Amino acid sequence: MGTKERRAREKEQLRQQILVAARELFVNEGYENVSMRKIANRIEYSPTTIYLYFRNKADLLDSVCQETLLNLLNTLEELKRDKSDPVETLRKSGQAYVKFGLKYPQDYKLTFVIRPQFQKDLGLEEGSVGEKVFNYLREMVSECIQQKRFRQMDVETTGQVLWSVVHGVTLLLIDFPDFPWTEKDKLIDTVIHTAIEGLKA
Amino acid sequence: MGTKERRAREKEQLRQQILVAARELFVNEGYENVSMRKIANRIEYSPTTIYLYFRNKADLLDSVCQETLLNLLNTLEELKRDKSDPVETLRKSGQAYVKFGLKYPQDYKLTFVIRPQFQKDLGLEEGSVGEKVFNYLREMVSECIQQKRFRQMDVETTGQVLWSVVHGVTLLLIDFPDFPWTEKDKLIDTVIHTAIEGLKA
DNA sequence: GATATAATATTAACACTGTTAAGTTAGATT
DNA sequence: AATCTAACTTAACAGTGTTAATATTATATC
Repeated sequence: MGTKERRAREKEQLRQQILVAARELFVNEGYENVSMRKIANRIEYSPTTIYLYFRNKADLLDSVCQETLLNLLNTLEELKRDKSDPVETLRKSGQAYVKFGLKYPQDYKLTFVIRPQFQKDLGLEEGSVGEKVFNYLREMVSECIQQKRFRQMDVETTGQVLWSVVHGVTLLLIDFPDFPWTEKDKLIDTVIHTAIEGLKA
Repeated sequence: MGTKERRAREKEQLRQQILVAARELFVNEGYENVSMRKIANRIEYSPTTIYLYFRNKADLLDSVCQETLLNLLNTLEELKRDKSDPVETLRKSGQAYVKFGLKYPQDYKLTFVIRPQFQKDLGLEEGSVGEKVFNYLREMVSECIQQKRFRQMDVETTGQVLWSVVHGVTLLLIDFPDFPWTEKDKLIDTVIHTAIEGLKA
């Protein structure tokens, strides 16, 4: 009598199929250049089927971005184990963040630029993955301040400063690939180093 | 025999009309939600007339952005007069940059996010307004380094760090208006202050 | 002043887009 | 075997950027 469960599983499978196809197309061709019909073709369903699984194109994008945020979170959580030097951990986290953005530039833009354009009202929803990512940052920063390695400043502001910095360099490197940048890694290092020095006690 | 000149002037006038209408619509409704037909309606011409003045929609956007960059440049140039304290001038320039972005958020996004998406290959074209803006930054930074107020580092990297920082905070504030930010001005001040402190000798 | 010649503007069309409402089909339940 | 329901599709709407062909207008020449 597990037919209902099987159906539910199948439904979930198709949902995943749609997500996979959507991500692949969004990433390779850009959100604007991907139509619902294109996604439908790839999974060999009619376009309207997608609407049984997602409210609309923006909702589909949102789901794709949730996955991206989860990936980012996992990447960062790896670094949290090492509790020896909080400042060093923060530096590594910053680097991991930017590297993640540059490794999946389209995913990054979808999540942090395109999505806010279509999905209004995204603060940090209770329990959302986005909140978890920022909580990670809060923890790291909090440790640095408590250990007096950073100057006494509220955790929120300090965290927001760091986010600004890594977000900025990530987006510039993605959006202006033809700009005469200093060697990429050097720039990233310097940006993060500068910010951390500026926050020190 | 000035008929040719008059014609040229009239042509330029219509071009400007199109630009004004396009900017207004782009800014108020977003690039994606503005159609060529909508722009055409506003200026009371047929849609295809626009194509006699601009290659396509992306080209039209590019022209709008050129104007935005010119405005930004003028805003910054104001601050260059005061040569007393280069670090202070740089700080003020950073603030002016972010304030500009927040005053015209849609223009800022059009110029620094949307445009690169549609217009590939934009490094810093010789003689372009974008180049002039970055040259401004170079000058300011160069002064700080020469006067040994900043630690010895190449001008390019230092400039790029600063751009990253102001770009980051500007975009985050625009894109995530519902995020629980610290008080805006405080955040902007802190971001810029942190970066400058981090660059000091 | 009529006519040829440019310059400028428009109409019609193509191949798309996101999305909705109505209709169909296949599988499980009775 | 009949019914019900979840899953999916077809057809349609109102819109998109852009092109080619056509029409209109204003200027220059005769």
